[in-house]
Amino acid sequence: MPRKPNHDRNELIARARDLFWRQGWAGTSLKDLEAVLKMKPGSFYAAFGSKEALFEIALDKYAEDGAGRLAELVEAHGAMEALKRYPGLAICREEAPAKACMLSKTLLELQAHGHPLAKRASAHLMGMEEQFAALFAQMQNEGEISSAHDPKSLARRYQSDLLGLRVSAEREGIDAHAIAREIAEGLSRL
Amino acid sequence: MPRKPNHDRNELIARARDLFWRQGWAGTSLKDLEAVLKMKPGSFYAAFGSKEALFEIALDKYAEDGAGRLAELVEAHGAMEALKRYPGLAICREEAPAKACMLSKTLLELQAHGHPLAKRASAHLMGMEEQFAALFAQMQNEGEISSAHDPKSLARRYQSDLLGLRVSAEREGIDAHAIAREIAEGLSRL
DNA sequence: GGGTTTCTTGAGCGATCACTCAAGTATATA
DNA sequence: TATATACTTGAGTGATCGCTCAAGAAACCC
Repeated sequence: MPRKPNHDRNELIARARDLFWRQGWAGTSLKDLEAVLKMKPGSFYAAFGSKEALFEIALDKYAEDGAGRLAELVEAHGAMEALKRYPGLAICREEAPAKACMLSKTLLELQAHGHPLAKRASAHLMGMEEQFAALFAQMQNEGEISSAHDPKSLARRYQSDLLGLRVSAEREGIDAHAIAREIAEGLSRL
Repeated sequence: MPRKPNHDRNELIARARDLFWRQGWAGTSLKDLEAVLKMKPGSFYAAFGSKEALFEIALDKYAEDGAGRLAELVEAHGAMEALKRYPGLAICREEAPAKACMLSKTLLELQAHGHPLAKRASAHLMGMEEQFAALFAQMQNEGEISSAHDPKSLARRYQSDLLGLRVSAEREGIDAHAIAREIAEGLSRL
């Protein structure tokens, strides 16, 4: 009986994610979304409920895809090589709408207002960190790196370096790949 | 003949800076500013011209004060000790309205729209980096650290680490001081 | 104290914000 | 083909945005 939607929902979410990633929460108006998604207000609200609901979906997709890319990298090259490559890849993907991390952008923009989306971004950052920690722990178990430091501590520092790198990559006139290389080299000294 | 302003302009700018620093550009409305500055719209626009003009003044003050604090630190403890202490101090000042750097927050929020304030923030970040580079160069000249790396390269990495630290410090449940200590230790290995 | 000048006040401007809903359209089943 | 069921449309909602300006209040000079 029903009529099929004109658009592919996954594709819509990906486009919304890219717009939110680039322009942030307040920097993205419904007009912007309507233009990019080619939807009128009515369809938009029927499909997603609200701007906030769509941002949340987009944020979740961002985190999920990021975790997936790291997992693939580990699958292909092992933990150490994956962690070494990840920083450089994070700032060179050409299809990416921004260099900086969407989670940190969201956190910085919305944290002060106690916005739920900031908490969600924070939770996703913690999830990433746990993924990193698991890899460091695995490398220690296999004797690939020294066990002098707590894996959680290594992950915290790696995450911090990554966030700094991706902010730096957003700046003009900065050779961010040089920083990425240094982060990778730092891993070798563990 | 004239009547004196009711408020101390420097104090007003400091309060505006703190509000913008915490809440960002779009997150701060004129209502917020009016409340914090205790000014009605008319006075506000007579004194500052526009929200954007005041943000620019606030941003400049932020950068100037930051540079001043580093210079004082160098004066008191020398270049190396200053660079070691700076990260920890940047995230523990209790009067500060946020842990993250106002320059990076502004850059991340406004860069995508090509907003002039983003360019200005970017320029200030470059100014800081040059200040760092000068200190690294000085330490090399005095033989305090190896001359294996370009001072500009060291400054770029230090800046990146600092930005990452200050984003991390904004997160909940992260021991940012541990990261600050690691950054300081890293300087010892130069 | 009168006159001048500046600062302060606050109602209100047009524009834009996120969002709603009644009407119209297309696709399915019967 | 007729009907039911989504989906799409877009004008329009109240609220808030940054901002203006005419009028009033306060401080200075003579």
